[in-house]
Amino acid sequence: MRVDRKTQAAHRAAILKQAGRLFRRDGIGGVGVAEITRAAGLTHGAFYGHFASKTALAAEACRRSLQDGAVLWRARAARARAAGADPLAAIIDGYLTERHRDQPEDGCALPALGPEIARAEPPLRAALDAGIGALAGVLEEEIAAHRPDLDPAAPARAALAMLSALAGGLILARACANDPERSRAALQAAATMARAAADA
Amino acid sequence: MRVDRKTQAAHRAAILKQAGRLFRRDGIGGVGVAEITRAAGLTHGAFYGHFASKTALAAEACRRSLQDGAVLWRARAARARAAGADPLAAIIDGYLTERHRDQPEDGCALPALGPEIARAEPPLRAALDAGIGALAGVLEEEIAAHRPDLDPAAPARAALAMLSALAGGLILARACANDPERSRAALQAAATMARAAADA
DNA sequence: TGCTTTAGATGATGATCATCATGTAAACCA
DNA sequence: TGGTTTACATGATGATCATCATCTAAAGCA
Repeated sequence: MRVDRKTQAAHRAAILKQAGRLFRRDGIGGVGVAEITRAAGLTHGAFYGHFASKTALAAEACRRSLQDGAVLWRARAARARAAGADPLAAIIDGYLTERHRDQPEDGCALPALGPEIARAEPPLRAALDAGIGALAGVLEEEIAAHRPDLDPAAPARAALAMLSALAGGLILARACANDPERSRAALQAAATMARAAADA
Repeated sequence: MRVDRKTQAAHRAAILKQAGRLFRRDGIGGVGVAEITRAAGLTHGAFYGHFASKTALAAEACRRSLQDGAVLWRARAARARAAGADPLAAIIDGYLTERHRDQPEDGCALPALGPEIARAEPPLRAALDAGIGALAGVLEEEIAAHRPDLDPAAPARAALAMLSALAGGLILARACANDPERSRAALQAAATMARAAADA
């Protein structure tokens, strides 16, 4: 049942991809290794040839999700800039959407997994920390570009405020998704606040 | 081994109290019924005489934690008002603290359990939803009192923005607690933003 | 082509956990 | 005060899960 190297690499990538999706959807503690490997088209026996432990997989999946998020933000900002629009508004408006609220499996790992990972073992925490640094870095650059007049330390502060607004708004919107009106209002209120944070 | 009614009521209260603490510290999936009852000075056998299921306990503990939070906010606001200080600032500054970041077991259930409960069964979600309504209600009242000139729908929107900033800021601060400088900056940046949200 | 290596499948293993069953002693009531 | 009820303790039970052991067939290499 051996497979060639390309296939093996594809299997590893599939496990990582499905883990990223399932962890964000159900939480790390909410999915088993067997379910992840099944989603990747394998059985649980294939797992430990690819990853040392479930925690190691979670750390790598978390790191990759957040890095992908940072790349996406940069792309959105660049596209907006090319179209003459506000790059920060593009990031904010792309983040605080009903689609993002309703599809955590394709979304940002910070609101989906932040609190769970904050309680987890150091390797996982380190992955989250690095990812936050990447996201905050994108925001900081954009804020600095948008407001060159600011104090040099201000963009970093504003980036953390914006990141709080983004993650908090999405979490709040998910927490009250039972009440669609309030949930939508939460998304919109957080977006307004996040935009204002760029000008602080 | 029967106990008198007062004692029985105290046992139920102790289970509820310890559950609230342990759930917020370790997540609902991170604590077992046996650990909760042990923390309450009982054994696991006592549990199902008091609660129908672990989920039912979690819903009640969540509801109570958030209601207690709303009461605490009102008290802080009242004390600030009596002292001639800004009630909203008192709520914000009492929330976004290093102490609150480091002691989730005594803190707000929204940043500690929001994402986990958002994925859970409807009864638990309903408890979270009601609690959010209570917290947002306190903020809304305070905002309306502070800015009587605003559009009548504005305080509700501003309350949701502030709640996003508070929960998001605490989650972000906990997520990067490895980096104490950035963590503190996140608390402070979110507080500044939350204060500004009251004036939107 | 034939030998060696190995990715993945199948099937334990031991731990954890929510929930249930039963026993016992103390509270409550008549 | 004696009988009945019951809160809690002890000890299953069955499910879930991460991880490990073993087998097999195909890949890779000589």
